[in-house]
Amino acid sequence: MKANIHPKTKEAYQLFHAGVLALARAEEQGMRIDVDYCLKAKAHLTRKIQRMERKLEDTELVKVWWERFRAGFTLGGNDQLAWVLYTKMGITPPNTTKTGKGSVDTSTLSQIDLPELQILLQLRKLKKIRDTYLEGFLREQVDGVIHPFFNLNIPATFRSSSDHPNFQNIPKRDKESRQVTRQAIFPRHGHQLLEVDFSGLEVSIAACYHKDPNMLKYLFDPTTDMHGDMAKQIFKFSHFDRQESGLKVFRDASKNGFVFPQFYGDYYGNNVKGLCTWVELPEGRWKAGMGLPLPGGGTIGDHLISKGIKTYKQFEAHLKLVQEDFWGNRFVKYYQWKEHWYKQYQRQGYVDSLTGFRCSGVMNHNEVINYPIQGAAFHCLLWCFVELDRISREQEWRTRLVGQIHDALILDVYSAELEMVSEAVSRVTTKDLAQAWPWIIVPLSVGAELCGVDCSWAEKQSYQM
DNA sequence: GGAACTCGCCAC
DNA sequence: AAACGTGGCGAGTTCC
Repeated sequence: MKANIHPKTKEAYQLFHAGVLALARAEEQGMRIDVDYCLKAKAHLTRKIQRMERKLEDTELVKVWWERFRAGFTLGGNDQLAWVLYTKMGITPPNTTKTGKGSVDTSTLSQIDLPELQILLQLRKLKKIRDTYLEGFLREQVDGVIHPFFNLNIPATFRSSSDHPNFQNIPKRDKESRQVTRQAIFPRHGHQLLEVDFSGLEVSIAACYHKDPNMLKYLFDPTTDMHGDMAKQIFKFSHFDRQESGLKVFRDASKNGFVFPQFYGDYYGNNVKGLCTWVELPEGRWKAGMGLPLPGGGTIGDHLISKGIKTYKQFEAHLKLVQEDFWGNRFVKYYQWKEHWYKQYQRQGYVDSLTGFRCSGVMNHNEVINYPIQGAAFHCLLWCFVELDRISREQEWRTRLVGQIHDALILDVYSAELEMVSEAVSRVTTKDLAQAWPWIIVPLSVGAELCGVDCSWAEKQSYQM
């Protein structure tokens, strides 16, 4: 709302003009939904939800709740829940919302030692699957096909958004949520779904702006591993082997709990919480045996204690040093670029993205840094979308582009065309794009996942293009 | 009876 | 000095 972004160059305008048309063709195509499955899964979830609600009836929490609210009692009422927990039962809220009330979100409730809250969280999850996703598909389907919209006129960053239904937030991380929702989505008969996503796209596009030499080394040299190096430093490992499967969770923790938040403008004080949740270490003083197990025996808690980090507070102090090293030594030029970029905004009142969009208006520091990166990264995907749409029509493919998730393309592939389509997608994303836009100075690579013929989106397997 | 709001939670 | 960027959408609530 604050920022004002518009295409500054003719190329930027043309990209969006062509983009809207290509996305409209994908919207018209749509994706097949198994309506019968949705109805059955919905009924099954409803029975499961009712059973769990009955189980909750006998608990202390809900008895107190019912006593107080009677007529207006509702299990989904977060204000009611907060009153019962924090006013009536006298529990100190572990977190507050931004308006100052006691939080009742997942991470907060998980910290409270009350078994019925686990049932409540499970209920929330099942209702989310049923009411947001399955209901959404059923509501929006026409003759068994949904037509998700992809908007270019909404995000302040000149990314895209999706609605009716939103195709860009279907569950992926939680196993049950992923399985139940994605099982509803199918290709056309005799076809298979193919998803192709850029690896680390925003990190690569950021590097095209700041050109930090250490970051460029990570991006050019496949024997290096930024997230492995950061995991090593954050958790004080003497070495880090990416092939060791037991260490993957620590690499993920460092990537999602420190590196990415830092890139978005977060600071160490917030990172401690995320990292500790990830590796299951509590606030306060740590004891032997706490935290996730390590492949060589013992736990991450034991390991950190042996390195002199015995409390949450000491870990926070360590992360402060990691952050100082991150911006002060590891990625100095990136840091200098951020400062320069913000000063430039203060001087001119705008910044221009590498793709020709001008961001002006009132923006804070993080927005000034993030918008041009986030936007340009998506524009890479959009350029490929437009180009593949053009090729598919020119060559009269039976395969269709059906959607897009910021850095990923989703295609409904006619099986006999699979090899040809893979080659075209590979060429456009890893060669043609960089040729069209010389400012792309780092190699861009893609990964792919493929579902079997006539199989749902839940069955995707990694696929070598 | 609908608009606008908060909160929670899904994705990148 | 301060401190996580972009969305959609459901439930529940409050206001008009």
